[in-house]
Amino acid sequence: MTDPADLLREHGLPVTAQRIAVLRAVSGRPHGTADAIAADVRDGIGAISRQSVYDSLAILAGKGLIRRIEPAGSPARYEARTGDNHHHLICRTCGKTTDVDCAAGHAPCLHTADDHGFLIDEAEVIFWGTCPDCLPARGKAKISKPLTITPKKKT
Amino acid sequence: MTDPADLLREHGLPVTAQRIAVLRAVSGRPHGTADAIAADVRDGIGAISRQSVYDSLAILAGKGLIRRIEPAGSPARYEARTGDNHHHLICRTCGKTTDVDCAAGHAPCLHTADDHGFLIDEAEVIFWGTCPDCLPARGKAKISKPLTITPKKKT
DNA sequence: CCTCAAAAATTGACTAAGTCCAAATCTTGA
DNA sequence: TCAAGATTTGGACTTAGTCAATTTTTGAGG
Repeated sequence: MTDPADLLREHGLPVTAQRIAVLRAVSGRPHGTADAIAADVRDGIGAISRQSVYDSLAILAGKGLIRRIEPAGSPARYEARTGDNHHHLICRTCGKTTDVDCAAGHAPCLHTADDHGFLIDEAEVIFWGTCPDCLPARGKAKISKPLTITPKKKT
Repeated sequence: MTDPADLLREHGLPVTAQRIAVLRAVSGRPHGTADAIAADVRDGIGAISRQSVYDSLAILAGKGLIRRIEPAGSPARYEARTGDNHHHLICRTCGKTTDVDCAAGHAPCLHTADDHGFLIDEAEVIFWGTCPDCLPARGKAKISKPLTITPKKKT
């Protein structure tokens, strides 16, 4: 495993305690929100400003070291798994987010029948559904696509 | 084309001027934001409260008459084209949103290699890229995935 | 046509998530 | 060690949306 500090240097970024801690936090908590990551960083290095968390996340995302996803009804989430074009499976009820490889194992949706002249650089796929834990609670009720996700625990 | 009032009645919803106007606005402005839709409705019937716009949109979306999408870096958008599982192509630079049918013409991504026990009800696909209008401006610059979309015109 | 309960619309305060800006501080390379 | 430039901080501000109380409208029954 690459040392976070080296990783930063390799990408031409000044090494700061905040960035290292943010990078570690994102790796250790896949799909964490900025808030959750800030909390983890504070556990690690004592303190960090909210703005630095946002700045670090934005810079790391810009360099491709982390990926940012913004599922509907949820604040932005970050993950360290990048470059493999994996997709996500999200529970409408509890918000649980799981990584999935796409059917063919290599992004099958990267081209469309008609690209309308766009230069496409990414296909983002989110599978919405109900996770095993929430299925019993849901019962036979018709799926109604709630607009807001209210996670039952902060995780 | 079905009359909006009948459409509401068919779904057991009381018919109000606000709802009819919202339904019309969404049909007439695909991918509009709540704000844009509110503005269109005001053009049509004079006035509507912000809350009513949100309420109407939520109820119509709940009944499946319209679809809500929330692309990263943008407020929620609404469209009247539903039930055909089409996807979206969005310009990272100007935010232009275009409908696309998926490659096979019928949702090809509805199943994954591993559903992790989830009951999946929707596959949401967004193709990110640069639209023809924005390609020249972008030049040969490396694609850097800007985090925020700043539309050049309010459309 | 009238009445009434239930549903919908309005108003205004409030919240969450994130951005902007100027000043202070820290990193890096010489 | 030191200066230049990048980073971090703190605090105000913005956007998008939600909540709750009150008033108005709708649609069914008489």
